[in-house]
Amino acid sequence: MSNQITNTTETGKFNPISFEDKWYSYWLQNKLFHSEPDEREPFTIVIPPPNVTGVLHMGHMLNNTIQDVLIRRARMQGKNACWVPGTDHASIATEAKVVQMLREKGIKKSDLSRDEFLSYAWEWKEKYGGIILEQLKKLGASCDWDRTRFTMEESLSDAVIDVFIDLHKKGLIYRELRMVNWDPQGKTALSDEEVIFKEVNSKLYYIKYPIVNENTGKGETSDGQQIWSQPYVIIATTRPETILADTAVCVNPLDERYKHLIGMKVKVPFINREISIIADEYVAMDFGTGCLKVTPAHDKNDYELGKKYNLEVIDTLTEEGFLNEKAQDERYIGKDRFVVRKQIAIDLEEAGFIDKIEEYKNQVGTSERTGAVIEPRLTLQWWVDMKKFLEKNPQVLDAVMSDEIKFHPSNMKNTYRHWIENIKDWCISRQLWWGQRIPAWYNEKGELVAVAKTKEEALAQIGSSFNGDIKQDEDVLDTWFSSWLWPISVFDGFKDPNNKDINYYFPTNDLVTAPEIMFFWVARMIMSGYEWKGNLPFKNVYYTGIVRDKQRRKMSKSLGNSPDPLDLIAQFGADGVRMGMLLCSPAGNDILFDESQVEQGRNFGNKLWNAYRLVKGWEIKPDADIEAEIITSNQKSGAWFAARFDEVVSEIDGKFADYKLSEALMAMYKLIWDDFCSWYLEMIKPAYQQPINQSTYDECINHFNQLLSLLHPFMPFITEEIWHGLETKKEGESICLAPYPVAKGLKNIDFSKTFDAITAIRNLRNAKGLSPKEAFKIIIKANDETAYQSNEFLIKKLANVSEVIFDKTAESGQNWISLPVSTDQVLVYLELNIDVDAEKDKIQKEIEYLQGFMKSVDAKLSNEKFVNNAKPDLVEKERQKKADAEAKISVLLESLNSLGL
RNA sequence: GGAGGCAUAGCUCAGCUGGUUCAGAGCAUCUGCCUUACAAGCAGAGGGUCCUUGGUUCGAAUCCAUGUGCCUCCA
Repeated sequence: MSNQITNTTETGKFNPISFEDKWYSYWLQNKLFHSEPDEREPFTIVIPPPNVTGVLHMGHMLNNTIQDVLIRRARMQGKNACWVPGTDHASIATEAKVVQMLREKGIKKSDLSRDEFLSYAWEWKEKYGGIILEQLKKLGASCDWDRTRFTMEESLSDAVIDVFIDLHKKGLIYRELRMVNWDPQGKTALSDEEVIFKEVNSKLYYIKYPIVNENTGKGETSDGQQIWSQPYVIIATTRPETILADTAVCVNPLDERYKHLIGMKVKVPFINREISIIADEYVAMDFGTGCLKVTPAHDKNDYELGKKYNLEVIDTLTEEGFLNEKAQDERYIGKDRFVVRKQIAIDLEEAGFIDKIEEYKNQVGTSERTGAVIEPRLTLQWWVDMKKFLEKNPQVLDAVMSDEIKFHPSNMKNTYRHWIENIKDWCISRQLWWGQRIPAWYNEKGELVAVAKTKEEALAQIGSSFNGDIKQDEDVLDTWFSSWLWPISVFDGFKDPNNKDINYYFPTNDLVTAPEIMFFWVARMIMSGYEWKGNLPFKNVYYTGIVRDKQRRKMSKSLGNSPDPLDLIAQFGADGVRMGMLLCSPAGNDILFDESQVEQGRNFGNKLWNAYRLVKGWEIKPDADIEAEIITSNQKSGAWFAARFDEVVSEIDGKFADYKLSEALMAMYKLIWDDFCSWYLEMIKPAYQQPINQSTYDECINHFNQLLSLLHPFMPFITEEIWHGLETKKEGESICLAPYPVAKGLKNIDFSKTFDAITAIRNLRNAKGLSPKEAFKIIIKANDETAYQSNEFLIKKLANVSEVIFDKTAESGQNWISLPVSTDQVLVYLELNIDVDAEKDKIQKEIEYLQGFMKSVDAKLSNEKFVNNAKPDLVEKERQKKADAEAKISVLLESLNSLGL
């Protein structure tokens, strides 16, 4: 690779776009991300498979950046890192898209056979599937692409079917007629987790139901108060179209207002069906009128009531959400439920059945995928018996609670436990075609006769005495029923349970995912891990936040507030985008995305780039040609940076151990920007047009390389580019495999006094508006001069000082201005008249502050209870504080004196 | 309605088991600087009643309680 700096514009700005694609191809060519089992320790991550037809959004960017950081770091640490990519067939979402595409072509799904439809779907998948994976490459994701899997490919589908059969055998799966969440647009059942509740403004209609026997329309309470005089009861509902399916009215048995009506009948408006008034404690007396209409076919709770009281179930809706003939009223049959809702309200009003209409806010369930309003519907579905499943696998909860599987942040454990402890059975059948078809077989009467992979196996199972025909279940399985097997199935752990891969890579290490799919996916993977591998599927779960815009709105297509990640990458470079996302994303916290963060990321790249330009621009001479004083100083500086670097490495290790990636990155940011660029490079930088000595240069390159290695997981592209630029590398070498820095436990080298003195002088220059070119003469007045003496050269260089005098007895005079540096003084000679009063003022203020501080410390120390109760070393520290403050005050007083007080 | 969480600088957050990490970081703002790697930069500065009110304690941003506001999940 070239050793030339080729990507710099005339102004010194770098252009990340120019090398990112180059390096990604290089990595692929050299198979750096490919993993095969070997003797090394494995480090495995399976990607949360994105929808096969999806496109990259900001959430993916965040999620995959984090995974890439973890996997790249592990790879550099010498582990056998394996990041398995893939996509999810996403039955509802994909089927909806294919149906839409066909509709645009003028083809109706209902006109196609199952096979015809599926061939269209596969065609669509081949064409658009995997776009998202290509996009991940732009981000720098170091997935092992040779291992790319798809949840509907043959081997994974087989696993799904086998698992279904296995669970059925174990008695953990059953088929039952139950109330489910029905998506009238997707025409399928949904699990509870796929229903999203949204608050909507709706209306509460108060409808009069005439009482059949009018004589009893009057009522009295036990103390003779008249409370009811109308010949009807009033019932409040938000869904007036469902009255056509009412089969009872229910009141609370304790409700004085209605006690006398229990057992009587009312008529449903328009259709005049006579229904009974029953009593059950379930009814809330304070909601609406306290009188509930019971519609067992269209409400979960009503269904339960219906079962309890043996009520008729009248389903008035078609699978598309239209009213059917059971609604009885010709005006409404064949119309959409929302159309009917409006119309029936008008009709009821005209007919005098409406008492009043109120504005009302309520929660309406909608389909996560199609957005359609969910209708509770009674259908035959397949279920996983979760209670039984968990009784069999108690580790599912225990492993998380005991941190065997660690959640980051840990407070997600509570949510997890709550869900597990209140778990409901999982509805796994979907009335769709795109997905794994349920391996259940029915005879001509529609009775379940076998659960088997193929028709032959099914027939064999039934036995030779059977001579009729059997048909396979029309439904497919919930997509999550394949996703929950993902960490096992990507390694063919079902097909071949003892293969090399599954034995090596499973259990995986980290899972990075969004908190909203904890139930859909994370919990269920834990279940499948214990059920089929008898082990946890991963050791750490990192929950990312939700990416929101600056106004805290969730980023979404419909709001149009989400930037296109690829545009961002094109504008700022992948490294900048990665850094921008990570800087503000502590685990579990939502990210308020703002383009300025990405800009900051890019600026950081620019900083690093310019450090590189600086170093590469130096002329190198042998040590013998350079003044010894410079070399000595450079050696000290190098040792200082080495120690500082070591300190940050161990700090970063700690942050990674806690999965605090944004803090690790911030530590790195400061190390590079402040310690390396602002201090170290300035310390060793030769004077204008002067050469640098060889040993210093070599050491600097070494430090630079170490920094690049440390940074590489976060910013893979620029680090690779510079790494190759610093020294010529062999073809095929890459920073991806460079050893990750390890903390050596070096002793900290304290330059703080030197730095403070330099900063104080720079400060003075700034305050007085003096040019940095003007060199000063200074006197250092310190009890312990060694800290300054050993760095005299540096002080001169970095603060532009012409002469340093060490004098313990010096006094500031007319032209000598005193700067306090910790407990010492730096006197700077200025060729200008000092505003003595202003200086005195400044010093006076400082003294006052310190005296106040002393007072508070004294108060503590003179408090017997403090001295007796506090830890001894703490008391000692307070004494030290006092001593320091005293010393500082005396220094300041001296300064005051010498100013002529 | 149930469960959990959060409230610290203009913004985003850190602050573990109370006391030198105790009022911090980054960004933003302001003031100087085109200083020979970098204006995508350099050198500085300002900025907070640690949400309210009580309590525990020698000592509270930190622990407890109350109120308020916000968020998430579940029904």
